[in-house]
Amino acid sequence: MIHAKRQKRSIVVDKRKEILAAAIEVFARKGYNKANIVEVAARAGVATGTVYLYFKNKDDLLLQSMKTMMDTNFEDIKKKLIKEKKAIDKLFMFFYHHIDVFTTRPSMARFLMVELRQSEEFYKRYPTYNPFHDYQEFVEELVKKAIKEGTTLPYNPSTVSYLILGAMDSVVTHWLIHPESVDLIAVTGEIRKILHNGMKKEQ
Amino acid sequence: MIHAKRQKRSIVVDKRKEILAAAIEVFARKGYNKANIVEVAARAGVATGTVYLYFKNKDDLLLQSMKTMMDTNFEDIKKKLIKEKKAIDKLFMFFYHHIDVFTTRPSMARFLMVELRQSEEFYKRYPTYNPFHDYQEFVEELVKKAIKEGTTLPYNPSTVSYLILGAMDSVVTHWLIHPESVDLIAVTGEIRKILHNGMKKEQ
Amino acid sequence: MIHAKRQKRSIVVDKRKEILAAAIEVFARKGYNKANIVEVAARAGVATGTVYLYFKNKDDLLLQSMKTMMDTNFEDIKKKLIKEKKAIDKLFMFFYHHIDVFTTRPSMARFLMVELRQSEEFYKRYPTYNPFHDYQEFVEELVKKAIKEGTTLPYNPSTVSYLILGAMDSVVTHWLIHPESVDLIAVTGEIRKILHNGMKKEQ
Amino acid sequence: MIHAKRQKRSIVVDKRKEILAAAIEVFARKGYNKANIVEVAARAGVATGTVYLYFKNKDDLLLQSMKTMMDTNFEDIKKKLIKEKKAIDKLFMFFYHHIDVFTTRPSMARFLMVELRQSEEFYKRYPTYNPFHDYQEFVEELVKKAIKEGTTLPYNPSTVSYLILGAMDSVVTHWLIHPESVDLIAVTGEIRKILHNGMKKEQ
DNA sequence: TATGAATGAGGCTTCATTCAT
DNA sequence: TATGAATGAAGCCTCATTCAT
Repeated sequence: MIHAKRQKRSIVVDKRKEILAAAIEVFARKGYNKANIVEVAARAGVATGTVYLYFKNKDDLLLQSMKTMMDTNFEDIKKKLIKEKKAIDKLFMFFYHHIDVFTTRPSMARFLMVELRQSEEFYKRYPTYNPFHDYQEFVEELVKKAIKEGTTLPYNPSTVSYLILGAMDSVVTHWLIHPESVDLIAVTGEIRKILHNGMKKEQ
Repeated sequence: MIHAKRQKRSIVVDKRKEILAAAIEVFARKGYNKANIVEVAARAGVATGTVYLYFKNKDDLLLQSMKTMMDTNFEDIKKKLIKEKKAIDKLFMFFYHHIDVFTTRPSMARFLMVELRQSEEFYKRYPTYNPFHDYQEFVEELVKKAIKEGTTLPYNPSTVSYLILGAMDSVVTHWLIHPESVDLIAVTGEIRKILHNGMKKEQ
Repeated sequence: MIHAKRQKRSIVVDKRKEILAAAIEVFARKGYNKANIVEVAARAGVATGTVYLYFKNKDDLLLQSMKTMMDTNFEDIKKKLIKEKKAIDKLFMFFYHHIDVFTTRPSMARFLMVELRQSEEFYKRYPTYNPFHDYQEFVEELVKKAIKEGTTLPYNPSTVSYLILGAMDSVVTHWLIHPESVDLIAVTGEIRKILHNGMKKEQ
Repeated sequence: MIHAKRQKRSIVVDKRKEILAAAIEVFARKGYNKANIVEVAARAGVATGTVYLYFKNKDDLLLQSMKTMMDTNFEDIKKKLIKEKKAIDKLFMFFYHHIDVFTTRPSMARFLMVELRQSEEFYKRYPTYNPFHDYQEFVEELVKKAIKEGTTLPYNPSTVSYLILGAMDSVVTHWLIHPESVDLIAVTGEIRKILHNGMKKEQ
């Protein structure tokens, strides 16, 4: 009996995760509107109705999928930055790893690039949650530190974050559309150089 | 006969334009998927079926909306650049005017920022038309010229265009979500400075 | 002026006929429901609205198309029977020519075979007009004569007409579906033989 | 579990059958093109969408309706022929029972007579399924046997089948349009006599 | 918790018909 | 008579969501 209970709980936990994983997969492949719950459920190996036991509705499922993806990616990337000591290096490695992570999982990247834009209504409905906010904030903090550390000119951190996030975005977007025409290594290297040149404080 | 034709055509153009304007408005507000033809028609002051006299289907309406907007904006912006002589100045004024044009027409901006992302399927369906392509090419040409003119380091023009277009995109996107938190003048000025510093060739 | 008037009248006459001809063509190719007035008008070289000057509505156009086709075919066939003297010969030549006429114009044949069946509602709406009625009556008359002439056993003329019209129908229908598998000459010859054997009065 | 499954399946079968019955009814009354799914669903006592759980689309519904009817009728008729021993008797009883079955269920008959004609497109779309094919083949087999048994002259079996199927068709069609003017018993009797005379081998 | 059949609103599109010119 | 742009009703189908089991 005890064993059964344990199993049950673990199954329950799994189910939510499996639905989420399936949703990410399906949303990424088909986009929000063409994705349909029946397929998500099938891919998760549960009944249609079960999805509604764990998620309020399709919007909720989308929201949580996005959050999960963003959080996972963000954590992945942040882990890789631990060994960097100077803020300026963290900043550029963040740039590099972000592009790496997104281009490694193109369908997920596409989903995030596309659907997050569209979610103005999500911003309205869930004003507290902006999945880009963490990114924005993280970059701004790094910029502030880099300024403090004296490696960077005292530009407005927000501004710099727009520039960096925009560049990341732009590179990934173009790569998604024309993967063959974008040499990721070269491009990231050069962008890094330009930004570095533009921001560095002569010491 | 000629007169009749002219009249007819001008009427046609008007209705087509009205539908297009309505479509832009509705698409921008609701997004492509949640926008519906009935509403577009109503807003244009025509019957549902009339839309299909001027546009093949919903996709075509979206495509033509995008094209119209992009072309109009692009022409507007290019006109303003004529007086600039040096490529590097054209480049930064392009940046400036783009942001100006887009933030002056927010609903249109939102539409373009959001829907164009989503249109990977359009790229596939209409591979000959990429509304960003003109932008991309224009910026690359300016970079090439700037390098030739000796004002800019010989970075890869594509790379630089990613950086610049990404920055433009990012600024507009953030402004759309939180207009109050983005000081457009300051931000564009600073970005310009960073990019300029990063790219300039010491002379 | 006189000349102009003449021209005009002749044009008018032509227009009705041209619309009818176009309708027959389009109905035959697409069937009643998938045929559309715009295409009929285009093919007739007139404006959409003009169709409604000559025909009350789509149903009317269909009805008149059918009537025209049936009448034309019927007259064609009857002309070819003039030289036959004995009723029994007329009967079998009618059979032969009918199949010949219909298989010579397959799309028209298909239209008549298919749409006439469907037109129960036409029978209701225009109870006086049954395009098959003339056929039926003609065959019955021939049977009566053949009986009188002593070449045929005194079967009920209606019955014989069912048999003959049914055979014609069946052969044409099968030929329409699988033209390659039906040897028209052989089939008509044999059917004629069977019917002849079955009906003939030993003399 | 087994019980549940059974129950479920039996419910499913019922609903499918109800929809099928409703479809036959509506198709027969209005014809394929003017029939609409909403009405079929209403008559079956289910929601519109439910139809699409059991049938892929309107075409599929039509196809399956036809197949069901043809198969049911065909089996019914064949059962009644078991007691006949000679092929020639089976042949004429087939004729008799066919007309009996069809005139007993007029709306179904009308549906089959009318819609099957129209289904050239179905033959193209579903080339493997020709609901008339079984009929045709069955009659041809009987003719072959009758020839072997020495009761019938060696006519081409296909030809004879055209004749017999055509006669059946013709009688039913006329009866559908003018039931009062067709004395089924007399007509079938006479047709049988003519065909018998025409085909019989003097022994 | 879990199921999945059933629901029915809503979307895109077509086209017979009208009417102002 | 002739035009053809405009109309808008109506049809097929999808799918998020519910609910009886």
